[in-house]
Amino acid sequence: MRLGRRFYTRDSIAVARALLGQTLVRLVDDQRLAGVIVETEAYLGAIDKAAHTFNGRRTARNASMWLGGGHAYVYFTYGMHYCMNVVAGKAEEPVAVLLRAIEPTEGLDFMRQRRKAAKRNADLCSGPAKLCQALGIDRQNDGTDLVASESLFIEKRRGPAIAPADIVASPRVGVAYAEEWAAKPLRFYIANNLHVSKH
DNA sequence: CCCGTGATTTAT
DNA sequence: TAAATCACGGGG
Repeated sequence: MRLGRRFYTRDSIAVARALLGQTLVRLVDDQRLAGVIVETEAYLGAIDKAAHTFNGRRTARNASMWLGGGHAYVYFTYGMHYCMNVVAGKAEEPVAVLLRAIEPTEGLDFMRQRRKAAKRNADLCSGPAKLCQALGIDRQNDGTDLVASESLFIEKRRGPAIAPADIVASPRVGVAYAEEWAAKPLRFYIANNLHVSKH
């Protein structure tokens, strides 16, 4: 059962927390690759100095941030890496959640082929660019509607939600430039999970 | 610790 | 047009 539009059309902190425990699914090259989302970061839009849309900045790169909840925002950085965000909120409200890590559950052999540097299972998807490499996510997936796509979507967790007591909040990674926004606890991860980045 | 790598953004 | 930046990852 896939997550519907209503799941995504909330503020990015609520979506970032609720995404923990859900399953990211990618169909590529006739393979089904999947993993449980274990680490996210919320980006709060025009007010957030760490966000690509700070001050309402709207460019060709970040255009999909305005498509509304449930779309993908995939960007290229450092000359070699892709990162995937899940857009939250309503259309014309540029807020999103960065997917920082998943615990791989399906298609590990195929992920390993794409992730040549990974030695252990915990190295496969334990970072925002690692999970994109493992799942074959790139700029072609930018703007994808996760509610409708056949090749990239998120399935609802079966069983109980992650308990609030098992969700750790900490400062976001790699945003030291963002002044007072750098220290805000907008990174969320599942406590004691081995597939979280920098554990 | 340092470096690759190049699109994107920002300043001139 | 040019320069600086970068929501990262891998290797020492």
